[in-house]
Amino acid sequence: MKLEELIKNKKLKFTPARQMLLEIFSKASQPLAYEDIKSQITMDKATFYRNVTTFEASGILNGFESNDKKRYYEMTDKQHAHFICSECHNVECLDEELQFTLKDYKVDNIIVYGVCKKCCA
Amino acid sequence: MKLEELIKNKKLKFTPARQMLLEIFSKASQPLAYEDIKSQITMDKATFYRNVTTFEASGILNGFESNDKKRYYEMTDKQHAHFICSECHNVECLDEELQFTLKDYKVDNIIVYGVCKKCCA
DNA sequence: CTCTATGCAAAAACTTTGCAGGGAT
DNA sequence: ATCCCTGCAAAGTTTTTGCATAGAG
Repeated sequence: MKLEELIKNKKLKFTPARQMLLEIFSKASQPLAYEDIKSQITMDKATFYRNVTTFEASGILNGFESNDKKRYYEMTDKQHAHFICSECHNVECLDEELQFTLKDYKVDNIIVYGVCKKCCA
Repeated sequence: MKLEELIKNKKLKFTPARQMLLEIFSKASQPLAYEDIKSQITMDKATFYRNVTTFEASGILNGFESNDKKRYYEMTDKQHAHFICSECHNVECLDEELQFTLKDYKVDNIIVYGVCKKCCA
C-alpha cells in the first residue's frame, strides 16, 4: 500500500490515525484545516496537530496559515499555488496561472490573497 | 500633511492613534504585526487591532497571516510580494522576481512560503 | 447632544503542551 | 523494558468584543 510506504520511508510508525489522515489528505482537492475534517475522523485534535506537524517536518505535508486564522495542510506532491479570498475564504488553485521559481530558496507554497471573482462581482 | 489627508479622504477621523500607526507603517520597510510595534507606541492592543482593521477596510493597509500565527500589515501602496521563511520567519521582498496579474480578481498580496537562502545553507 | 475612538478586562478561536495509559518492537 | 503514539485536560498565543468613559463636531 502506497500510504504505508510513504510513512515508513520517513521512518515513522504506520498507525491508524496517520493512515486515516493521509487518506483524507491524498483525496483532497484543496488544503484542509482541522475544522474541515474533524467531523469525519475519530481523532483527538492533539493527535491531529501532532501528526500534521510530524508530517510537515518529514516533507509529506505542507502547511500554511490562511487569513481566517486556521492552519491548512496539503500533500507536498500536490499543487502549490493558491488564491485565498479575503471575503469568502475560499481556496482556489492557481497552478496554471502562476509558475515561479526562485534559486537558492526552497519554495513550499505560494499564496495569493485578494478578492475572488465571485466576491468581486 | 499627507497622512492626515490619507485618513480624511476615507472619511475617517484623524486621531493621534491613527496618525501614530500610519507614521510607523509608512516608514516600515516590511510588514509589521502588533508585537513588532507595541513597544514603540502608547496604545492599547484593542485600539491597534480596531484601527488596522478599519484601515484595511478602507484600503489603506493590507493584512495577511504569516506562518508564525500573527497578522501582519503594510501600506497598500507598498510592494506586495513577499517571501516568508518557515524557519527564521523573516520576510523578504520579491517584487522584482515575481510579477503577476489575474483578471477578474483583486490581488492584495502575494506570499511565498518556504525556506530562505540563509536557512537553506 | 450625539457619535466615534479609546482603554481595560474578559472572552474567543485555534493550537500546543503535560501527563498518564497502551501498544509495538 | 523502552519508545513512541494517543486522548484528555489544561495552558498558551493572538485577536476580538463588551462596556464605560472621554473627546470631537
